[in-house]
Order: sequence, then C-alpha cells, then structure tokens
Amino acid sequence: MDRVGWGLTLNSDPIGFFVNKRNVPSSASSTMNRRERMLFSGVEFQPSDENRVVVDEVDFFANKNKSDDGLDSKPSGGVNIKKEISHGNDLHVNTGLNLLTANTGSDQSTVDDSEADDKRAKNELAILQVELERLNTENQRLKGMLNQVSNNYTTLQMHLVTLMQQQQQNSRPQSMQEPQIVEGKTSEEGRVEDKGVMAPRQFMDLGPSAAAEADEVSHSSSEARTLSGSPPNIDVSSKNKNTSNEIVRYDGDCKSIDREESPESEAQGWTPNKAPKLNNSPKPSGPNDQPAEATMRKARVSVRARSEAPMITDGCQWRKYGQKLAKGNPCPRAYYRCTMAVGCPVRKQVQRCAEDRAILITTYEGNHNHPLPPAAMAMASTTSAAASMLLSGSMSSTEGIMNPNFLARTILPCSSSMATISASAPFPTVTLDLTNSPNPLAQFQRSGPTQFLPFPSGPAQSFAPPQLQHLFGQALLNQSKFSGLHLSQDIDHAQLAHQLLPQQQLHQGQQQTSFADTISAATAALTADPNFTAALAAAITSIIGGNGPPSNNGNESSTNTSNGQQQQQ
DNA sequence: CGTGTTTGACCCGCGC
DNA sequence: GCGCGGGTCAAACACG
Repeated sequence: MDRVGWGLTLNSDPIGFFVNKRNVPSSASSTMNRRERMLFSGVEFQPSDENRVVVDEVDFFANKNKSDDGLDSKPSGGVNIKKEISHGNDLHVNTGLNLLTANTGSDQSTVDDSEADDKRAKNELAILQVELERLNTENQRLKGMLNQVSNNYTTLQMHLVTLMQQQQQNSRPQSMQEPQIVEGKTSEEGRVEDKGVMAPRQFMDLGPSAAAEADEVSHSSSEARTLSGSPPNIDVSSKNKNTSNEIVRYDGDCKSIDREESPESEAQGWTPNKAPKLNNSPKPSGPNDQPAEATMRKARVSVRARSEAPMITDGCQWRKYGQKLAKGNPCPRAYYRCTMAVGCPVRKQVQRCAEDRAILITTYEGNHNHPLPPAAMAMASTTSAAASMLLSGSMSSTEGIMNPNFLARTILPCSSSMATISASAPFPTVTLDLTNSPNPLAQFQRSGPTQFLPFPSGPAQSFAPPQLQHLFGQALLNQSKFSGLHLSQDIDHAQLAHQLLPQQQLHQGQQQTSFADTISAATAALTADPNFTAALAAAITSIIGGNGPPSNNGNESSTNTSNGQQQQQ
C-alpha cells in the first residue's frame, strides 16, 4: 500500500498527515508528480476520473516529516501547504478531512507556467467558493442556534417577569405599598383587583410601582413619590360627575382621568383611547380588568429620528387605522395599532416634523399585553424606561417638569439633549430625540425601513434598570455614544436606586454581577475594536457565552415579520 | 378571500 | 352653545 504524506504550515507550525491509499489503478503512471499542488479546503472533493485514491488511514504528524524536496510551498487560503511525498497522479482524497488536491503537472518540466497559474487560480476560486459555502452553512447553523437561544431566553424572561409580579404582589407588605395614585374609587366599591398572572408587558411597562399599585387603594396624597409637588387638590365629587367609574390620577402636573373600559372594548380587545366620558354602568370586573391600563396609555413616549422610511421599524406589527391632518403640520399624522396580539392596546402615531420633514416623530402609547420579539425589545425598553421615569414617581415634579433636562440626564447621561418632557401636551409625554447624533449610525437614515436596533437582551434586558437598557440600546445604535455605557456603570448608585422601581431594585441587586459582566464584556469589545461589526460580534459572543442570548440583530427584513408568539413556540 | 390601507364621518373635550 | 382639533370608526378600496 502506497503511503502518501502531506505537510502544511499553519501559523508557522508544520503539521501534516500521511494517508495510506489503495485502489490505485494499475494504469496509473508511476512517475511521481513533483509539482503536485494540494489544496486545502473545507469541502469534500469529488473524484473526477478513475485515478482515485481512497484513503483508509490517516496519520497526523506535527513538526516532523517536513518536505525534503524543497519544492514550492504555496499559500492557499492562508495556509501554506507542502507536498511531502507523492505517489501516482491525480490524487483525489475523499475523507472527512476535507482534503482537496489537484494534479497540475509532472516532473518532466513541460508544464506551462501560465497554464499552471491558470489552474491554480481556478483552484483558488473553487476554494473560495466552497469556503464561502461552508461559511454560509456555518452562518445558518449559528443563526439557528441564536434564534433558539433567543427564543428560550424570551420564554424564560416572560415566565420570570410573570413570577416576579406574582411574588411581589403577594408578598409586599402593606406598608410598602406606596400610595402613588389617588383614585376616586376604592376596591371596596367593587373593584376586583387583578392579582393574577399578568401578561408580560414589555412596552411602556410601568412596573409595579405604577402598574400594580394602580390597583391599590390609597387615600394618602402626600407621599414623597407623588409626582405632584403640591398636594393633589382633588375634588372628585365636584370635578367628576361620576365618581364610581372614574379614576382621577395626578401624575405630576399632568392629570388623566381613567375610565373603565366598556364591555365592548374589552371584547374588542383594546381600549379605545377616547376621552373620558360619563359611564354609570356597573364596572366590569374580572381578570382582564386592569385599571392601570388606561392610565399607562396616557403616558406617551415620542421618538424623534431621522428617517426617509415611512416609519421606523421597531419590531412590532402595526396596522394603520387612521390618518389625520394635524393643525400646524402639513404632513398627515398616521395612527397605528399594534396587531401582534389580539387585544394589544398599544398604538403609535407617526408624523413628520413640520420644520424638518426628514425627522420622523413616532409617538408610542400603551402597553403590550403579549411577548415581544427581541427586535421589538429595544424600542419597548427604551420607551418603557422613559415612561417609567415619567410616571413612576421617580422624580419630583420640580425635577421632571420644571427641569426637563433632569430626565435627559437620567435616561441618557451622555447626552443632555436626548430626552425632554412636554408638560403642555394633553398627556405626559417624553420625547427622545435621536436626531442630533454626530454619528450617522445613530441616524435612521437608511434606504430601507428604518430600524431601531435592539440591544443585546439577556440579563441586561431583564434586570438592568430601564435607564441602562436604554443606554445599551443607544450604545448599539450609536457607537460613538457607547461611552454612555461607561457612564451607566458610573451612575451614582444612590441616585439610581432612588430612580429604580422597587422591583427593579431587587432585580438589580440580584443580577447586577452578571449584568455588569455582560456590559463590561460588551463595552470592552466595542471600545477596543473600532470595527463595529467585529465588536458587535464580540459583544454578541460574550452574551451568548455566559450571560444570555442576544437579541435580534436587526437584520429582519421588515417590521411585520416578527412575531413574538411564534418565537415563543 | 383575507388582510391592510384609505378616507370621510363621527365622537368628544376644550376654549371662547 | 358653538366651533375647533384630536382621535377613532368603519365602509370602501387595494392588493396579493
């Protein structure tokens, strides 16, 4: 049995192997080809003629059996390959070792160099093609893994959120139930409080301090976390003709009057955002009765972004249900409703800025009552953070309303002009201005649908304070602003703790380590490598490796292709 | 035929 | 009370 050996140099370390071949046709020339070229590739090599070698044994070696004939050592695909010994011609090796060879000549010195070069070029081209194919296959495999991990994470996150909400609602001492919202009605009047499992709401989820406590009865209006700087002067009986079905909430200087949803709207699945109307009908009660829902819908988060696209891609499915010409703006305002789940009350308005039509203003309102795909979590978390800051009582009215920059500094310390609060709007509105970024990456100027890039989720998504989540999202949006991550880690913890919702404080304490690790890894990767793609890959890798799955990288073709429920399957 | 969009009508709060 | 403006509804329409 002939023995053929090959050696190659990889990273200056000669390695190689021997193969024992058999089934060599008798007609094979005994002349040894001295200029055989072996090509190293990642694919099987298909025999092309009868001169076939079947490898049944392979001996690897390293740092030995170097080529003794001093023949050419041609780099191929970054790997230097040396022919060790050669018997016969047209050696085709079909093994699991992905070995590809090509016989290009003999030792008779009749080989035309140009022909050899041509063959070499063809071989290299073939190598590149098969390598590309291999990489594509690998990419697909990794994508599959990524999706699976992401789906698993999303499922676990939803489950965890639900459990946390249940646990907190069941175990919170009565003394800790901070009265934040003054209601014109008490549970003793017939409200059936929903203490059951709440559907995960990731969008503008105001957290327990707003959502859960909205269900709770309070007659104290002097709590420190009440947004209003002055004691709410509420005269429910005189101001509202109906005291049994209206909830008067004073959040800061903004007042919203919440009304129980009509059975029709419940049946329809979403809350009509109609202005309060008198309703003396008995209040519907049941597991779907979420009094805080309407209140949270009053809070709005407006995102200003430069985009040529009709609307930014935030990962959710939207259905347009109306369009209106607003006063003072020649551009029509479009009204969209989330259709990712039946009954999702989230809506958004999309309108171009009158002053600069390149700026797209997207105003979100409401809470998703369904799981969100990773692609949608960036915007959801960002708006959630802003809405939480606005309504959770984490800042006083003096700070939040009289000094809008407070919110800006809080949500995004690295940019004092990112967020503003509109106190004149009919509803409390936070505006996140993404139009002033010096980095084009942060601008939503893309030919296709504008994408709101999600940030890696994982613990950062589930447990990090929303402010940090927003920071992370912004960081991926804007590499130049990734310094915000550093700032985020340097945020004064006392202030941050004050800003955090109780639940978030709890989670932060439990998960701060892993989150910090994730952030540190991502930060290091992104800051060390100017190549954003490579850095992003490193960040994702770091997340996959230990701290959680990454979110969707935003390559989805369309907003309407994501479906969180599908990803839950 | 199902789904999404368009668009005029309608409702409601608010200011005068 | 009336008009204005924001928001929503729903029939008609478009599209795949």
